[in-house]
Amino acid sequence: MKLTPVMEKFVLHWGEMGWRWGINRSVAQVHALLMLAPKPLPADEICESLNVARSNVSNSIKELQGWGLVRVVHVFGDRREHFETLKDVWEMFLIILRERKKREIDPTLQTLRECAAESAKDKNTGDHTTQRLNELIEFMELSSSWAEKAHALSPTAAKRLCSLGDKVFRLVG
Amino acid sequence: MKLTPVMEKFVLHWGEMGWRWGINRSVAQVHALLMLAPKPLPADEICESLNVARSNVSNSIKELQGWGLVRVVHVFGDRREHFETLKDVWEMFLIILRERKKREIDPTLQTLRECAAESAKDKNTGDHTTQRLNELIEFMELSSSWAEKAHALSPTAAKRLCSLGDKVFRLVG
DNA sequence: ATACTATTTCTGTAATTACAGAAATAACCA
DNA sequence: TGGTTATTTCTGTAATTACAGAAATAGTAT
Repeated sequence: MKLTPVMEKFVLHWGEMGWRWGINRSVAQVHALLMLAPKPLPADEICESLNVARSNVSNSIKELQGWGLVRVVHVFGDRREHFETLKDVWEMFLIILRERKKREIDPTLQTLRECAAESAKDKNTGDHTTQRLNELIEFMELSSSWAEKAHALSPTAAKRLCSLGDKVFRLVG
Repeated sequence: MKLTPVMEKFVLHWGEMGWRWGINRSVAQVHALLMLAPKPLPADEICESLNVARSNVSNSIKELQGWGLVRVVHVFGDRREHFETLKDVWEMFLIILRERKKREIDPTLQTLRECAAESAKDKNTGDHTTQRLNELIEFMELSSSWAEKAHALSPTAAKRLCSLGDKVFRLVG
């Protein structure tokens, strides 16, 4: 499938943005392509569209599956696997939120707790350091609990909550 | 300054985490060190603590200043510049939020709008694609408006809002 | 089974990024 | 002014990452 200029533009931009958030460029590009595609695509069409090697697509897809963002679809009369991404942007957002919590926030919280515990004992580590670690723990715990609550929402509820912006901020403003 | 094992552990972990979010490892490590340090540090002490080259520290500091996370402090009887990071975790969080919005969300929104406009005209680009772009725009616009509102909060208000988790989620749950 | 196609894994290379050390510049002092 | 120290910028190299193509594996059909 030859990409239209619009699709190409989007794919490039999405690749760049993913990149800035620590996602491999090709991975993000494959994701972008699947978002725009009207139907599931087989790997070789992805290669062709993005001008990358077959192996690259294979690995990118695997990575996206690891995130839970892409799944396999089978098409009648075609032995090849076809791939699609989730249709709902909000659902994707919640999935990414959960994954990043699991991969980054949770381990950080654990490390911080270990550090704070050791730090409190260790005479060589100053009070200031211990205090700082505790502040970070408090922050991370709150983030974590938000992420958990958010993840319990349905995609539509998440959307509704975000649309309620003003009301939410009036709670403290 | 020789780091204690606890500090070392934290610095390494923070470097790793920053890395996963698209921040250079050294940059994140310098930031970590400054968070733990009880007082502003001159560049050469940072070199020594982290075992990196002077030039590396110089560039990392510049990067952190670009984010608005580090500032210069002058110390009596010392010609060298000393560096400190913000003390308030919440304030740092809000700053990072604002910066990432400016650097990533805003440009993405602009590109998406351009794509959607061209896509709507272009006969070669399918309706599905246009629709998908519009969904993304809607999502990004809501994210953007949340980020703006959040940024208008004081650090303490932000903290309060996060602590209010249950109340917030009850709005839709 | 064997031929054929799809898919993954492996391997080497290209490209990028990170970073140390050198050189250059700037700031300060006497 | 010249000497001294702090800081930045430049340059080459080391390390990492990205990725194409080859080889290997798995799956399907006849």
